[in-house]
Amino acid sequence: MKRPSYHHGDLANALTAAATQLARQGGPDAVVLREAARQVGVSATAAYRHFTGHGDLIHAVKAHAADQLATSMRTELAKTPAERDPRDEAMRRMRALGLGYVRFALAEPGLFRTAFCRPGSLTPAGQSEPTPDGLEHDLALVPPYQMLVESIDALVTVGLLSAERRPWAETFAWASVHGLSMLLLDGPLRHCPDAEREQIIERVLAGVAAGLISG
Amino acid sequence: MKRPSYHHGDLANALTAAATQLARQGGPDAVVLREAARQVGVSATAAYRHFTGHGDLIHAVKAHAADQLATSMRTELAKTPAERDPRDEAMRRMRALGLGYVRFALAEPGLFRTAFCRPGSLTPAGQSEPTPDGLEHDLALVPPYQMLVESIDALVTVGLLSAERRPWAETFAWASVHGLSMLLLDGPLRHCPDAEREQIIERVLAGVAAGLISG
DNA sequence: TGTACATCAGTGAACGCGCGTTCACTGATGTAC
DNA sequence: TGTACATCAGTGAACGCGCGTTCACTGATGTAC
Repeated sequence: MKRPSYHHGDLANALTAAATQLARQGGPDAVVLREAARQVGVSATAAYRHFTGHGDLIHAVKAHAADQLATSMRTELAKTPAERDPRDEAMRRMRALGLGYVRFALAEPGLFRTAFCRPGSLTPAGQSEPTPDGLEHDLALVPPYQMLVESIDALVTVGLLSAERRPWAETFAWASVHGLSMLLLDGPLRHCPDAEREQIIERVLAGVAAGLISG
Repeated sequence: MKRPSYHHGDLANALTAAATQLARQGGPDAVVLREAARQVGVSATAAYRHFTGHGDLIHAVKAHAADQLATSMRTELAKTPAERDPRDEAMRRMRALGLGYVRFALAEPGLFRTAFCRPGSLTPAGQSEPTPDGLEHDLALVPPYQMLVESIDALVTVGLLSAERRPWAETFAWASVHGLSMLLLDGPLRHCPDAEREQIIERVLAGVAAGLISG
């Protein structure tokens, strides 16, 4: 349990890892700076050498969580073989991304909730976020989003989605799959039997697909 | 500021109203038993004559919030005249319900977040919920849900939705609109300009409609 | 190769905060006779 | 119409909790000469 040296060597990463583990087990509220330091075996104050404060730490966790979400989406993509027909392939990709998203939410609810927890809702004072420019630096969510955008672009390329209906199509897809995840995790569907849950996921993914390519 | 009598007369309702106001302004985390009592002008202990504890109070607030959500949906429904054609009318209703849902989320973010906050995530110990039977008593959400179900039934009646595609159609619609609300409120779309936001809402509602009736 | 010194990365005690809840209590109300 | 008494609906002090953050500090590291 004793560190070899007075200096840790990689404290920033160690704290982020510990905080991520806390988020995994207990969601955003469980990301507690003091506890992360405790688990790493370091005084709470030491964290302030590497993070400006609690908000900074949780931001690192969010980035980690978003990364893992993207990984889950890529994994689902790799689970099924590419289709011959470009249209089938484009649909297969859409479906896989959505499935990877929901699967991640179900497999890692704590991380999922943390990735999407309201910025500033956890600040100690409970006051408004002191974000300097008011801009979102949840840009960690860019990788998953980028995958979705490319996937929708492909729908246009293969002729399944008209240019006219292209605008905000990603947002529609994202909203549906995100909402599904929330309802399954914290909403009225949270104690749904597994079999029903699978049916629901199928139905929503089918609805998104139909909503995208029809009109 | 002084009560006319030692007894309050309607403390339960007064506390619920104060707590709801707290939720309106600050979301679920702002629902603080002591603060509600303070605002009513009563000791914190008095609340325990009418609620078993903090969880009970927040449950009352959730019920209130769900009621107002249903009201918002009904209001939107009443905003446009009924259509002659039964199919148009069924679609009009679907759209109005979705719009009422999103509008409520945007107009009352604190109440909306409270209505859907995870049960047990606010318990003092931060531990698992001691819900006796494990069942959801968020059945307060039944009114909005019931309206949606009837609206989808109408789609079947007028022949816009096949019986085959009927199962879980409500869930698809709900998930999409709920996810949209979350993304607009706390997600990456939260600082979206008004004009874009309106376009997004239109696009999602159109996507849901298309996803429901096509296939 | 040795040494003075700046800098870096930790420590530990302390502060203030406000919460939910419990306790023993007391003032007000209503009811039986 | 009065009165004894049970019950109800409040009070106020206290407890324990654990957090984020600050402070003055000290041990370790590395660099210039």
